[in-house]
Amino acid sequence: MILAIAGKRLAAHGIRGLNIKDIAQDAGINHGTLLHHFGSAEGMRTALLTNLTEALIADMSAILNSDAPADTIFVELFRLMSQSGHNKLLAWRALEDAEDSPLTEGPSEKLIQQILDGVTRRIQGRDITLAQNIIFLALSSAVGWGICGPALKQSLGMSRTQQDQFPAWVSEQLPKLIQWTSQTLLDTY
Amino acid sequence: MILAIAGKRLAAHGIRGLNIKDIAQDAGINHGTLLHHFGSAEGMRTALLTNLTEALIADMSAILNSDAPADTIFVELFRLMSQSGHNKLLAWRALEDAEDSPLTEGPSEKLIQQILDGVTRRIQGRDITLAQNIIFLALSSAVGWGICGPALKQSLGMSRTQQDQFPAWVSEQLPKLIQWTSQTLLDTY
DNA sequence: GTTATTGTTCACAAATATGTTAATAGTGAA
DNA sequence: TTCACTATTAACATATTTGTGAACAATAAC
Repeated sequence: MILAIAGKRLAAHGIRGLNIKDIAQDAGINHGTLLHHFGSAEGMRTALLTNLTEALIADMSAILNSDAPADTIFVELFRLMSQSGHNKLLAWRALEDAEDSPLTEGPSEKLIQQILDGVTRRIQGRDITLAQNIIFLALSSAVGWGICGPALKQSLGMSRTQQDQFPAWVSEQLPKLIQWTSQTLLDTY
Repeated sequence: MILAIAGKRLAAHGIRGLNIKDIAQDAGINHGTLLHHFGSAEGMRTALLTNLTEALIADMSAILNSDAPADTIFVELFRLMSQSGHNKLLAWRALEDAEDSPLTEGPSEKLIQQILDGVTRRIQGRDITLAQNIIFLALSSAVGWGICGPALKQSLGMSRTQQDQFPAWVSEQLPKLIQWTSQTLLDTY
């Protein structure tokens, strides 16, 4: 409950919104209570960080485990990353985390492996490296889209609707990319 | 000089590193001097924001105006975005800026238009929308790569060298994408 | 009902960040 | 030189954030 409010404050006011006084006020409780729960202001922030990260992983899981057609999955991923909660989380992690730590250890690893297998199976020759590159392209693009998509749209002079259609365009192109490359792979061998 | 030190503090310690006391200490001056120059702590931060943004635009201009072969340009863009100063800036902007403002008004607009023209010319049918999508894909991916590339690499189980080669792979694929799509466009019309 | 545990508030304290002022030193122009 | 202006410092003042401890209430276990 408190973390949900903190998350909204992060999305609305950035890191400066993450002080215990304001969060407690939004939650209608005394800031001492908040300290009692999380030990310290910093403890509250790390709790929020893991909480938001788990939420992101959960949302990604829901998309990837759904039985939606493959080409809508990319669209969903882009939509997911453009949600204020998630892209602010990624920006926050990028700013604060000095280390190159993976999002989480544990359940998400299995999830990623699962996607990797799925994509690899679709590639002639089952080129894992190619699959990794494709996924990397999709995810990094989705992240970049979420973080500075609107600004880029402005700079490129793209209309609102064109920006909205970009995810769909990407999800059309990526499978073609796989096929295209796999054909050249067949030529090579 | 002061802003350069502030920029290093942003890259090293995140937003919490951007307080006038620590910055002044790093610069070897009194924090009153810093206030005298920038008017306020907030004034210093906005000065840093525009300064870093201009640096980013300048670096992009240098790459795009160089006479390097077209396929190395994407690689350079990715390398640029992975530099600590630039990706932290983008994360900062994403966190603090509520508005969907373009990076800058002014010189960069002409720059982007220039790229757009260049790419459009290479497309059969001169499909501007397609060019915009391609550029959007390249830039958003570069941004995402800069912001959480290492974390994604970990999660995908990619080797260090494979991650390093990803930009080169992208710059191979994107032109193919143009050609591929332009052929279907010819079929359509 | 008593007890222990937990959650909560309040008043205050400590720490940190920001801003102010007066004094001083340099710098260039008249 | 003298004057005006700018840069700089140090000490102080204010504001904001975080943390502490005692007191009190609620709750569940015994």
